[in-house]
Amino acid sequence: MPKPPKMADVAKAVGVSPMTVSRAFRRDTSVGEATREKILQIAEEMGYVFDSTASNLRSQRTGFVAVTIPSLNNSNFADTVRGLNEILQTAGLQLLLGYTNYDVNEEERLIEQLLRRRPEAMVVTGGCHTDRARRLLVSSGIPVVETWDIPRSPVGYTVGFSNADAMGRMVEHLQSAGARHLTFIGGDDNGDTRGADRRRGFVAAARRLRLDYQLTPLGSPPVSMREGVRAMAEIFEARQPIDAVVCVSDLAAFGALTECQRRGVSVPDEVMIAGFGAYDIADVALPGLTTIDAHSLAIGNRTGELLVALLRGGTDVAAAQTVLHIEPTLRISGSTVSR
Amino acid sequence: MPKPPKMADVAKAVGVSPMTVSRAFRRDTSVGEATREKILQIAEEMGYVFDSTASNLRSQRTGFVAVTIPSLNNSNFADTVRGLNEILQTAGLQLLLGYTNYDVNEEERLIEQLLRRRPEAMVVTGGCHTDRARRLLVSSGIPVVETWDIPRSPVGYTVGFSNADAMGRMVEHLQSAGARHLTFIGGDDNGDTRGADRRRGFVAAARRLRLDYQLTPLGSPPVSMREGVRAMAEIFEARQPIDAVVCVSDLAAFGALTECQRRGVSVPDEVMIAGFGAYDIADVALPGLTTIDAHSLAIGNRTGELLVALLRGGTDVAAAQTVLHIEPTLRISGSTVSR
DNA sequence: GTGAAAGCGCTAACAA
DNA sequence: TTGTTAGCGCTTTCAC
Repeated sequence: MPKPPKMADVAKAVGVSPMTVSRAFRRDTSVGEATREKILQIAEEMGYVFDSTASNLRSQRTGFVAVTIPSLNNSNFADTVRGLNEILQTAGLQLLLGYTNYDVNEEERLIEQLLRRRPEAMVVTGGCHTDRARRLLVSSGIPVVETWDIPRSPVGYTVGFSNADAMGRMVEHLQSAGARHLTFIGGDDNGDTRGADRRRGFVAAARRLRLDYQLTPLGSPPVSMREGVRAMAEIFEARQPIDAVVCVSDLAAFGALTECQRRGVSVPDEVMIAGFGAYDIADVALPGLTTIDAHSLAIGNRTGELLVALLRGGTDVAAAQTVLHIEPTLRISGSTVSR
Repeated sequence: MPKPPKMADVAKAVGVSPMTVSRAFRRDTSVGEATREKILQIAEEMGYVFDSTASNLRSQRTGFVAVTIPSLNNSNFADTVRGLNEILQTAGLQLLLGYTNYDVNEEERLIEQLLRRRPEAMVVTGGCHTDRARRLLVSSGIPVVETWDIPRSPVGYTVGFSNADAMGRMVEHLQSAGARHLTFIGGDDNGDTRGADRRRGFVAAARRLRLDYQLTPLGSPPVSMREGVRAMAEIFEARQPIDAVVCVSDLAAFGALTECQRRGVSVPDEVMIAGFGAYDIADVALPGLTTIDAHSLAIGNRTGELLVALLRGGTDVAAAQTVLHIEPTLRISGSTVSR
């Protein structure tokens, strides 16, 4: 295998300086149109592939945007990543993805690893990080966006919503639909701060509205359909009076729904079921699941637009909003209201 | 904002040469234990962050593994990516992800972009690429793995299975369960070659077994739950004799199932429903969906192990199998067999 | 519109 | 175990 050609080889073959080849490979710079075409054509014939690693070092710009998310096997975050990538790809930016697996220590490790790659911006999920992770983010000097949360003390920019408030609105809906004895199905405290926030919001609202409530903890996140089945089964075994279950996600809610159907318990007449996330299943299940649409895709889109403005836009960077609130939408369906 | 420290700054502060600092930041090389600790500690205090971009250029190793997948909003590919990342992360390799959106031209564009980043290996989904994409892959000189398929003329390594054969086995099962009039629900030809392969397998098996069959095309992939609903509704409107529907994925199958339930059609007694992919929903739905488990996670794991062996393992690289067949498993459940 | 010189921050290769 | 020298392949900067 012969060594792959470099820019200098192309330059020699065309009969120009390497600098002209370099310019030809970028849209904006000034090269004669005929020269550019000739260069690109000969480069293609030679099998030349532009080397970003050298470009990155010299120009001190990598075109990377690093993102840490808990997991991709949860379509909510996957939607956000998709929405983010839609915008970034157009701007020629490349995602650098890391999975924290709902663990802040893993997140810290990942943030350090990712910063070594010299991303031009960093997007993290949630507003809860280790002290060292915060320090790394702040001293990196690049724009940082926290998503899916409204942290009390943000590191940089924020694109998200209050998980607690959203769940509060769900509890209000259930009360007005007639529920008096509620239970919350969600993962344990460890790791999933979004889930914990939703539980806090549930508890706060239940207290405020003087509703009877309890909590049905599951294992570690991500909470799956099967765990919704298991939790609902436990609830039935406990034989407490229950007329509404609030689930940390639509997946658990669907599991709970099928367990009700398996036992011949009518939803919503005997038990109401509420989810979170506006997954496809919420629409397609029978009955449909009442849920909260957090606008996952829009969170990604807005984050992407913010970053492109920050990185590529020159002037009014300071004018960018620091906190971008994406208001979730309550979507009422057959799992809480008879049709 | 002062300029961030570089390796030379750390070296000066510690009183050693930059080379020693460089060595201290890698596990394998020889540095005095005391020296290493002192270097790492002072580096941390100074807020030094290792610069991979420089390292990559000089060492000609990036630690990147590039991956192109059609979409992440399909848990099958997401599982494969997760399985791949599990292995790569352990080996210190970083995923570089690109979304083709089921479009070979987009794939070509993406492959070119990704190769510029000088990945050490490339993983692509499927065995169908543009000529130029193939050329780029071959002449890149790095290991290439095609997954989720068994291409007739592979570019490099293969980790996958025959989508057509798997669907054939499903049709055999339906026949033995008593089905005589089958229809296939799947996306159109464009883009999703896995889906097209499954349809081919369906048609071939139906012919071989002399079953009556038809095709119910949907729009572009990815095929969602809602499209399964729509397709099933169309099938009922057409009033053809049908006793089994075979869906390109479990998501469409679940949509079809709910449409049957909406119309009071008994599954499996009046209509059998089969899916593909062993999504969570196949287990949790009522009745459970008969499906094919393609072992998405294992495809990712095996691919990761192959690459780690190829990249980090020194000796018996040539000994690696070129084609790794991951045999799919037929999982029979209540949607095709009465309980 | 094009070219020459210098150097981005690390590490390969060799020496001690 | 540690240090020295040179250079990875581009692009910045300045000159014309």
